[in-house]
Amino acid sequence: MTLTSNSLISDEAIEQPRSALPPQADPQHFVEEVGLLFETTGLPRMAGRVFGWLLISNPPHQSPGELATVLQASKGSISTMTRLLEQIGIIERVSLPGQRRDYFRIKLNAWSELSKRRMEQVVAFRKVAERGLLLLQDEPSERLQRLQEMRDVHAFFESELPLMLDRWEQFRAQPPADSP
Amino acid sequence: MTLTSNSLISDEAIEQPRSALPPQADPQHFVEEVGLLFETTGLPRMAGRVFGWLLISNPPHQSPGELATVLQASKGSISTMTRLLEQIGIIERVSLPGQRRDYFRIKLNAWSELSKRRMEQVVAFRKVAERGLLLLQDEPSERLQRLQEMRDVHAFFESELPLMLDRWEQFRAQPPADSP
DNA sequence: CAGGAAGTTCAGTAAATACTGAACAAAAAG
DNA sequence: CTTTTTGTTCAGTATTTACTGAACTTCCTG
Repeated sequence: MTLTSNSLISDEAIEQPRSALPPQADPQHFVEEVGLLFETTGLPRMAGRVFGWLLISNPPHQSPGELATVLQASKGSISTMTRLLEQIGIIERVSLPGQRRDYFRIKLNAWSELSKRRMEQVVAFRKVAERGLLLLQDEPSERLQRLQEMRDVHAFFESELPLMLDRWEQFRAQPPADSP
Repeated sequence: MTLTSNSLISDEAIEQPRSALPPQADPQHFVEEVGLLFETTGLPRMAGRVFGWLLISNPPHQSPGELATVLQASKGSISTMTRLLEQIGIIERVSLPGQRRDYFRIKLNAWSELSKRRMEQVVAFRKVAERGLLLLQDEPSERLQRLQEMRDVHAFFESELPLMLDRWEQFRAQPPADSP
């Protein structure tokens, strides 16, 4: 099972009795790890598997069919998950010239897109806090403390996170000294 | 149904045919909103309801029994959810002197606790990226780009987030000028 | 110490959600 | 134009997960 050429697809490696490789050298294991990781963020495990495979696949673009084969999932599932990941903005569809159909690959700015998603959650928290304050507008201020804190924290994050992303972009552009 | 005294509990407001108040003036509606909000973060809706009620309840501490009544949930569910929220670190148990049992209320530093949780996720992402790099350690560097980016982004966040939290603590301590 | 109120545990159920597989659609090859 | 390959849609199923309710435990009160 040579990893470099993703021979998983051509030879019947997928029928192997569950790889005897140590976990840290097993691509399937890595894919499952990403699946679990995605689950902790509320996304379906299969979406994580797709993303996980695209992180290590060779070439970096893979067709739906290839994904279905490698991940041993139904075509339907792959279709749904790629649509989801595309909508979230962390993978994209590429149609190579001459090649028959389209492929998926991880977007260059996948991580800033994911951060935007997290940002939306922060905004949602602030807004709910504000609705709560509206609800208690005639109450004594001590009763409002909990909601005010909730609003202020999230408003603060809301202003800071974009700055942090900017800093990251800068950092990436010219890695200062001993960056890997 | 007077909100100030939480008369929801004493009179049978809970049996009302679904409040005729406009949504922004309806505590039940607020509680449901927080429930949905929590669901987007992967936590059970009922946990969000409990937290939502504790955000607006008077007094700020509520007994399991009260929670069960107001939220129209089983005692078992309340027990599970308060345990979860306590474990996460965003509510705490308080035993008032003389009073018969214990109550729950939102912790003062609930939001920094929640941030810690998010932080843990960032760490998990970095670690998975590193395991991926280990897997591809003998591959040409161009193949590693996706995983390197994933690791670097999260390592960056990992270093920045604590600083941001520090800044928030400072900001809260002495709100500069026209803070609410 | 008995009786009762309040809370927790846990087995079972209801509801939500991920996933499959078959039918359909679109496109390329023969 | 037919056949084959590839992808999508969608109805149905399986699995997971939240939630309930009954039994048990703990702790007050008389």
